[in-house]
Amino acid sequence: MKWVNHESHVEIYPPKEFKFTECLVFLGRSQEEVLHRIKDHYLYKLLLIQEEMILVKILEAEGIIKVEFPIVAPNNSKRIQVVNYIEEWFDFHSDLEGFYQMANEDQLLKRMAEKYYGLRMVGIPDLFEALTWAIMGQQINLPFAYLLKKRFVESYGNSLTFEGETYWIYPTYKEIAKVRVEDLRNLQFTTRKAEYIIGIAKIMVSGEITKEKLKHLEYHELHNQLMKIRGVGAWTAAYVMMKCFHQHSSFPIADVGLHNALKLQLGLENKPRIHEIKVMATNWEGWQSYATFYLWRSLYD
DNA sequence: ATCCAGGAACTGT
DNA sequence: ACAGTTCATGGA
Repeated sequence: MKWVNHESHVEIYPPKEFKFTECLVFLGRSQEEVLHRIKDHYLYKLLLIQEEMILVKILEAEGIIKVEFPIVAPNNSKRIQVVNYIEEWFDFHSDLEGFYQMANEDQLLKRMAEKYYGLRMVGIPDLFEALTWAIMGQQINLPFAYLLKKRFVESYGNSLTFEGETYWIYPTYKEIAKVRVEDLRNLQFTTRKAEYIIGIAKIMVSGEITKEKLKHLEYHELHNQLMKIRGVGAWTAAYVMMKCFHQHSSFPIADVGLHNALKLQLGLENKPRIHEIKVMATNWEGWQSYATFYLWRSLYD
């Protein structure tokens, strides 16, 4: 991926089929989001790079992504990691030509592919965050899931305040490995969720699970390895594979949001059944995650 | 009150 | 393998 280093900022040349504003719509879907802030088409996020907190301000100007550093401009080795994070966050390494070709031939996806053209899978590069955020969202309504995340982040994450706004970094597994189930219970996590999350923190501290080890695995093997983790079922594994590992074939087919989007898009009386979704999705082969993501996006219109 | 939320583990067959 | 049950809380 091409990017240019300037004294005060960095420029990233995004791939084809990318619209920053479309991604901002998705990022702005919850008012309770604490891990980034959108203000006047600027996207702010606090990153932890080599033990240093770096606030980045991201904007698009003439098709180029500019990354500014409002507080302190980091050195070059840190800038490389900032760029890597942003490229992964917006799935810059994927070629979406195949997806749009497929979607153009698909009755259901055609309209959304045109409407949200340029939307890329907004990912969660950090594996601990991807896994535990998915677990927080299991079997509860989304607003409450965001509330849990907010409490979790504000209790155990690091923060920095700049010009009156506070920016947060997701808690590290190192920190959460020391937390007790009872502590998370006080934040209104269920006992199960507290156990799952702390359990994952511990196996990440031990090095048993790392993104490095998992990212080279092939689709099915990755799915199997994720499913071995307590608290991670088929839905969570699929969610993490699409949001953290950029697996385009990943398909959380049992997802309630997906069902609601399909019901709405197709004008159905009831939510579709799994076997019906399988039929609809036969053409999506290889791009199920993007199909799902665009359907999720359709819920925020 | 009753049902449903971006499910998963556990239990019994 | 598969279905039914339990977990727990907020919102409609």
